[in-house]
Amino acid sequence: MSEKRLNQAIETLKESGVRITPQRHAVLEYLLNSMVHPTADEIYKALEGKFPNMSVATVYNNLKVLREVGLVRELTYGDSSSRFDCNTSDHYHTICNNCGKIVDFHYPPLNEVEALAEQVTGFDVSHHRLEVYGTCPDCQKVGTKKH
Amino acid sequence: MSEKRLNQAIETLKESGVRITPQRHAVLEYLLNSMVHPTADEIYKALEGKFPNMSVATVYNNLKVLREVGLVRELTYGDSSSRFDCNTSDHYHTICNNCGKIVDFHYPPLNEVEALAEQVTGFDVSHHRLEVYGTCPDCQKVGTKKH
DNA sequence: TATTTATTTATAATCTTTACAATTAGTTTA
DNA sequence: TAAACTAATTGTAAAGATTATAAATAAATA
Repeated sequence: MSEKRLNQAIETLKESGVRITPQRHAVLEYLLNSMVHPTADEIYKALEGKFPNMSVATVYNNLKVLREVGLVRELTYGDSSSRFDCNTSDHYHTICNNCGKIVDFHYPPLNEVEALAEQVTGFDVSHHRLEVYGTCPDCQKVGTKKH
Repeated sequence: MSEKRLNQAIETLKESGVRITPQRHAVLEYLLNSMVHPTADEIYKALEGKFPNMSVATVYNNLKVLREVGLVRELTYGDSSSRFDCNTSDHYHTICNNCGKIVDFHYPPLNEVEALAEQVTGFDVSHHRLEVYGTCPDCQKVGTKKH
């Protein structure tokens, strides 16, 4: 039941003067319901059935718009393509070294780190990001290496 | 005087059975003396004068080898290309939203975060990474936007 | 020195993302 | 509602980073 979040997000878009097209709505909805931080291509493939004529460019365009409005964050990890995250609440990510799976976990925001960085470097700090890497339970069981 | 670190690194390579070619030596040396976490292309351009016939592929090959041996870390940020870091001591990065500059800063390792992530997610945690984003002093002064 | 193996080089190929121009669709105004 | 305006979509090309491949070269070993 993420109906409420979807409606809130649409409200945000309207307030920003952004049109709600079917494709845009679909990308937003998919991201809100997705727990796995999909790549642009994954979103494209997922919506292909519903929008057979949709271009990959549309997915990128919409992700850019959603990012600019603040509804979506772009995450870059070691792998080749960016991942997109709709969950704007404070959380960090755990990433599997083996299969690339991403799992959220909550932890009090590291404000002291930001404060110290600001002091030491003279930066005007806006935000930070933290990722914990390791082997996920599934890959621990199987014990297989990726390549 | 990072002579010592260079020699240690070369020792590590020898122990791993990796040949020390002039190009490889140069890439390693450049990374050790660089404070700015260069991209592969920056390394390539920097060594062009010394090795006019060197291929970009060689830079990538060597970075891969150095990474596999544990001498180099690959860092992926929002911008398009990876950056490479030879400093294996514990430190975090501050990154300028505007110009992309990277500045190191030291902070006690966040072991508690790793421990909690391990508990909550069941991952077998290997390491973590943290970056603080903001506007660097130079860009604060100038007040110019990148695009 | 001859042989084996790793590395380099040059180039092509791949993959992700952006740019662009034409078309289409949504919104506003008359 | 129709006309006019603007934003978004589409299809395709282009850019940029990285990897793959095969031939040539250099290093190590016997």
